[in-house]
Amino acid sequence: MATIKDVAEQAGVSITTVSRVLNNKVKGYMREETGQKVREVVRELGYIPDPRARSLRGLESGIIGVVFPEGINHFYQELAHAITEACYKEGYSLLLCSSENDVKRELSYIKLLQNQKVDGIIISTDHLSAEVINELIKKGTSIVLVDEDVPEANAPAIFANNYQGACLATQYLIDIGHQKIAFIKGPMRALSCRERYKGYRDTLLKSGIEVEEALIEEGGMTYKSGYKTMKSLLRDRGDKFTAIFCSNDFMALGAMRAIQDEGKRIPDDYSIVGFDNVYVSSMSNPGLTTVAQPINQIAGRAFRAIKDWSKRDLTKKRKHQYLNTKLIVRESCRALGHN
Amino acid sequence: MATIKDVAEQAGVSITTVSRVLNNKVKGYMREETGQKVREVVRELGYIPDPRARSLRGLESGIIGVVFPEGINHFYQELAHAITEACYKEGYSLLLCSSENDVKRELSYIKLLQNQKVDGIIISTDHLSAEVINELIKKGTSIVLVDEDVPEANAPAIFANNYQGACLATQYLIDIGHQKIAFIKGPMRALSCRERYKGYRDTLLKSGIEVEEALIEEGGMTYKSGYKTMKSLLRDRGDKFTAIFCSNDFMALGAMRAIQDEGKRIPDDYSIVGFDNVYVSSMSNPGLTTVAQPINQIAGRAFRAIKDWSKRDLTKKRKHQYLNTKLIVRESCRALGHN
DNA sequence: ACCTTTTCGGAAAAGGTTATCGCAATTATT
DNA sequence: AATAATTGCGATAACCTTTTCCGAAAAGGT
Repeated sequence: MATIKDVAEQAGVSITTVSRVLNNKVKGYMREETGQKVREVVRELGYIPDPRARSLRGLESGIIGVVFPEGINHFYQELAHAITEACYKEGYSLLLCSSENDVKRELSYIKLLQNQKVDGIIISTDHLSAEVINELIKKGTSIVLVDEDVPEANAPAIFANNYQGACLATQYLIDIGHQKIAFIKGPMRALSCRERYKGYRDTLLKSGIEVEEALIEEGGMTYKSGYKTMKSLLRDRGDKFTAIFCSNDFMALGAMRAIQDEGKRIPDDYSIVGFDNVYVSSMSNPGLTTVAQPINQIAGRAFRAIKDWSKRDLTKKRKHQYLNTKLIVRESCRALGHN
Repeated sequence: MATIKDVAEQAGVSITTVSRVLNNKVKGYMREETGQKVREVVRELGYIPDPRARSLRGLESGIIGVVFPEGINHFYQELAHAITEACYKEGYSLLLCSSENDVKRELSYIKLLQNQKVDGIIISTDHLSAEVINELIKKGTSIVLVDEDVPEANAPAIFANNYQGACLATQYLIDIGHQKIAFIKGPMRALSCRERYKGYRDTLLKSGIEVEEALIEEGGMTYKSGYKTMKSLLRDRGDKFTAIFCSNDFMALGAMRAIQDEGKRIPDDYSIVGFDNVYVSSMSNPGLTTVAQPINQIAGRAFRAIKDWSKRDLTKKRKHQYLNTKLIVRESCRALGHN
C-alpha cells in the first residue's frame, strides 16, 4: 500500500506538496507542472490517502453509521440498501448496526460509531430520548433521524408523511365503496404509528363514517402478530367489516393469510391495504395494495443532511422533512357496489 | 472524547503505563495498585482507545468488510444480519457493501475496504477470479468466501452443502410419490447452482427416474423470472409434471404465483419446493416447503475464520466447509397416491 | 557502605495524514 | 537598481495510540 511519502519521493517533491495537490488547497500557490507530475505518480502508484490517518486529523472518514431497530425487518433492510446506494455514488460507505430494539445495544452502537469517528449517524429509533440525542449533537456528532421522529430532539428528521399515507389508504377504501373498515394499528409508543392511526380516524370522520373502536386492534408490526390479530377480529366480529387497513405490510400479509386460512377470499370477501410497500408485498397472492414510502428520497436526503451538517445553522430549529407517500394499487381490494 | 493522555493525567501516571494496563503487556512489571487506579480512571472517563489510531499502528480496527452481490436480495440481507450478530458478540462491526453484480464495483469496494484497513473481508462472489483473490491474500488481506465458491482461490470457504440440499428436496418429492418433477435451475455460471442441479439429477437417477430435459428450465433467481419460467413451462408441458423444484425461494414464489394465476392450485395440482428458507418463504400462501441454509452457522464460522486468520497455515491448502442443510416442510407439497 | 538485581515509569519514535508557518526565489513596482 | 509583492514548496507540529529503550528508585546481598 503506497503512502504519501512514496508518492513524494517518486515525484521528487515534498510530502506537503503532494498533500496540497490532492486537497487542492491553494494556500501558497502551485506550479501547474508540479501538480501534473504529482497526479501522474499518484495514478501510477494507485495511491489513496489512508482514511484513518485523515480522520485522525479531524477530517472525514468516508464512513456513515446507520442504526436501525431490527436487522431482520425488510423495511429497514430496504432503507439501508437505499442509503448504501446514495452513499456509494459519493464514495462513502456504511457501518450498519441493528439494535434489535434494545436501548442498551443502541447506545453501545452509538458509542462504537463515535469511536470509529464516522462522519455522521443515521438512526431510526423510538427508544432514545431527545436529551440523549441533543447531548450527542452538542458534543459534535452529526445525527439524522429517519423513519421515526424524536420530537424534542434538535436533529434533522426525514420521514414519510405517515398521516398523509394513512389518509390515502383509508380514502381509497372509502372511494371504492367500503364503509366498515377495520384497522390493525402499530404500537402507540411509536409516533409513526400514531400518525397512521390519526390518518385513519380523520379520514373516516371526514367522510362522515363513525369510528368504531371495536374494529381497531393493536398489533406488533410482525407477520405473526398480523395473523393473530386478524384471527381474533374475524372470530369476534368478522361480519362487521368489509375491509382492513394495516399499519404495515407484514401485518397485512399475516392478516391476509389469516383470512385465507378461515376459508375467506381476498379481495372477494375482504379488501386489505398495507403500508410501506416492502418488496415482498408484490410477491403475495393476491398482490398487496399498499402505501409506498419514498425510500430512495429518504435515503438521499438523510445522506445529504449528514454531508451538509456543517452548513447547518445550529441556532435555528431543525428542519423536518415530511415526504409524501404514494398508493400502490395491486389486487387485494375490490370495489363494493351500493347496497 | 477522552484520550489516553487524559487518563494518564487523571491517574497521575504516564501514557505508557495506561497503555500497558489496557493491553496487559507485562514487559516491565506493574504494581497491582497502579493497575487498579488506571482501570478505575478508565471506567470513570469512559475511555476507549481510538480504533483508528490503533489500526494505524497495525492493530485491529474492529471492522469487518462484507461484500455481497445484491443489496435487495433477502437471502444476502439475512446472511448479513447473521454476520452482524456474530460480530456484535465480540465487539466487531460490519462495513456492508453490495456490488450489485458489477465486477468493477466489487473491486472498488474491495479497495475501499483495504483502505479502511478492515480486519478481513467476507465475500460472496461469482465474478471474481481466483487470481484476484489470491493476489489479495498474498498482499495480506484476510478473505473468506461464503455462499459461493471460487474453486482455485486459496481462501477459506464456507457454504451450505448445496448438493446435499438439492438431494434432500428431490428425494422428499420422490418419497411422497412424485415421479415427474420439473426443475427451474439458476445460472450455470454459479457453482452453487450447478451443485443444486447435480443434486436434482443424481437423486432422480438414483431412484431410477429418467431426467427429462424438457422439464428443466433456467431462471435468473428472481421472483419475476420464476413467474415467467413457470408460465412457459405450464403452457408448453403443464401436464407432464406434478411437482417443481426451484433453485431458490424467490423463483419458487414466482412459480407459485404463476400456477395460481393459471387457475391451478398448490399443493392440489402441483407440489413445489424452494431453496434457502428466506424469511418470506414462511409468509407465502401456502407456506413454501424449502431447504434451509444454516445461515447462522455460516455467519459464525466466517467470522471465526477471519479472527483466526493469523493462525492459519498458509502453506497448507485452504479448508472448505460444507454445512448441511435441512428440509423445512410447510404446505406447498402433497403426497401423491399410487396410480 | 557498596554493588547487583528487581520493579516501575517516562521519553520518544512510528504509523499516515494535513495545516501552519516561513524561507527562498521569482516577478513586479518605483 | 533597490524594494516590495508574489509564488512555490519544504519543515514541522498535531492527531492518538503502541512499543522500545532507558533511567530511576527500591530492594537485596555481601
